[in-house]
Amino acid sequence: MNDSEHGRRTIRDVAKAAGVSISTASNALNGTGRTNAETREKVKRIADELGFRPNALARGLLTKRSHAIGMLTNDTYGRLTLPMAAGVSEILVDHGVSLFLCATNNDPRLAKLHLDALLDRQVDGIIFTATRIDLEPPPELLKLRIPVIYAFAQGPADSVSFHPDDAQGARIAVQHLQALGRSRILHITGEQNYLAARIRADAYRELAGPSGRVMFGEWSEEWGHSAIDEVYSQSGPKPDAIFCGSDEIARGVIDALRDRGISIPEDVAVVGFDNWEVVSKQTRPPLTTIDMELKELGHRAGLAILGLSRGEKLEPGIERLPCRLFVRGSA
Amino acid sequence: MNDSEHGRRTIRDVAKAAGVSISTASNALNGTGRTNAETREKVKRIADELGFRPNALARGLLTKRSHAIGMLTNDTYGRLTLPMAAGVSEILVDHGVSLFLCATNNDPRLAKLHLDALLDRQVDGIIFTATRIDLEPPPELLKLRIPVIYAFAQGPADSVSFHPDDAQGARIAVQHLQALGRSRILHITGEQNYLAARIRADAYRELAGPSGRVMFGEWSEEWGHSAIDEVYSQSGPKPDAIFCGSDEIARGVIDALRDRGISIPEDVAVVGFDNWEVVSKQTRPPLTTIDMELKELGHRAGLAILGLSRGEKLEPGIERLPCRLFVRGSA
DNA sequence: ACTTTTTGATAAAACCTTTTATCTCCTATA
DNA sequence: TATAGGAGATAAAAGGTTTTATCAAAAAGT
Repeated sequence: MNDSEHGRRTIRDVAKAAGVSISTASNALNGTGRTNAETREKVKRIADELGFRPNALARGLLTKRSHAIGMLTNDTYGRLTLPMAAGVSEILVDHGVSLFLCATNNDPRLAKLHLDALLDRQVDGIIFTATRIDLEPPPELLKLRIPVIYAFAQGPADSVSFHPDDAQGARIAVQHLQALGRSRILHITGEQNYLAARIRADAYRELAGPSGRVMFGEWSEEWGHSAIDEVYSQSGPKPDAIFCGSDEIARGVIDALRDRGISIPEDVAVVGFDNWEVVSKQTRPPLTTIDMELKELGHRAGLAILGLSRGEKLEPGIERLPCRLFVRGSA
Repeated sequence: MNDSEHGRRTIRDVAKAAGVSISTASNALNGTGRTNAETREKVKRIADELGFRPNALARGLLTKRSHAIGMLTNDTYGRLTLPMAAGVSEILVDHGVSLFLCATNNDPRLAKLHLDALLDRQVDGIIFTATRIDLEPPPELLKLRIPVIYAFAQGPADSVSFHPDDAQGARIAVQHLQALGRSRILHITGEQNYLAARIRADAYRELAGPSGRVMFGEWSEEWGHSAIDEVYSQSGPKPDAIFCGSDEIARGVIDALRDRGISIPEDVAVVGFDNWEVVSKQTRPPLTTIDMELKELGHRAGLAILGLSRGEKLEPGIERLPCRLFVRGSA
């Protein structure tokens, strides 16, 4: 009689076993409509015994809410993306929402493919993340009927974006060095065509004043090395502190300084950026650095997309989340 | 008349616009049933013009195939997981299948939560990945009615698992060193309670013979450092090559050797493991290392889960995928 | 000319829920 | 006592698609 073991239990099975109609079962389980407390408990108990779980596809089809959101990212090996994704997921799972991960490899064709698939699945919203805050999102993203959040990326004017507060991050780095009594602070950072690099450099300049010097280069350890070579092969005053644009650069800087017999932090204090622990904890001395709190950024993005998908209105614009200073040995 | 702009186009809209029934439209679009070539083209053209895309929820509800699979992983910041996920995704997207990413943080409660959500969404299969090949999967995973693939993790006896071939990886590392004429090869690796570490160590011992020596420790740069300190503070013959269990260890080893004025690869050749480019490319000299081809492993896992979800049978057991040697400067 | 096939199209059922509108029965009110 | 109102339950519709069974018309066979 029971159409038992060949598939999942449906609400039919629950209703039949409880001796009520399907609608009553549904109402009892969801607390909607009017139901007698007694039958409600009974239905719930039986559903539990049967291990009933509602089919999300059917539910989504009817309610127009799939309780799934898509995350579109342009990188694959991302040390930036993954912490954010973890943060997003952490928030979503508590609200019964699942996450589709779509890596586009910076390929527009792939981006379109993924985006179409997400729309076909009726996702309630999309989070777009990137490896740099000034990367253009795929154009299709701009005219969707579902909400979109930009995390570590910049959307159009009326959209909601979350960025780390690069300027504030740079400021607390420089202020920390100044509080240590350093006055000849150098800034060695990555490529100038990265907006984040320019923002940080500007913030640095404001605090460092006329004695400040910014060296743009690459986001690599090697650049840290050769930057130091450059500085120390020239004549003129030497820095007593260096603020680096990334932990990798900082590591190159520290290695190069040590090669020259310069002791850290006594002779030169060094501050990094990223708090990428696999680097920052392994340098000698361990790196004092700025953490962008990417997981928290993911949390915020997750909460935002949840809100939007429920129809709430959000202030458009770029919200900048504060960075945090991690003091270790290098400064 | 057209219920135009407030929602997506449905197959109804297509049928109406083409002047045919819903069933005909469906048959025409899917190439099922019997349809006149002419009407078929017409329907397709109109569907295209209208930008019709079928609702995946409705389709999945009926066909019992959601064209989505779930990836359950125990880590968050995974440099192991993410390349695999990228590989999986790359395969799936070409088959119109999407990927749910679920990070469990090693929390059983979270694992259960995610797993239930995946089942509610009627995923066609699940890929379980972990940060180490000998991690126990959550017990709920063992008795599902849907197919499960274990990637970089080990399932029960009758399941399908994919691992990197650690033994072969260790062999090509040692053989490469031996081909360079090195005979006193040392193996510095990570924690002994990792199965992968033991497998590699065993393979190493077979080739290195009685002169071989294995030093277990931690998976950190620091351990590479202190291992070298230990070796060189003892008397006795010194190695002319070192095979390291990870790139991070190798980096610590190289730094420590350089501190002692030992030149690489002339005096001591060093081979790493992982080919984690952010480390291997940045050491000086750049690291010769073993790549586990994690993306390829993801490809294989993706293909496997696709096959299983279509009802194909797969040989159970652990399939070991070959590693590859990347020769750079250190050996 | 009549039956049998074949072709092309369609109505309707099914998938599993939620929700709206109805319906019955009971209690309270005038 | 008649009526209004409320509580509790349910039938039925809806959501968008695929698929099975049915049907009509045209083509082929005798």
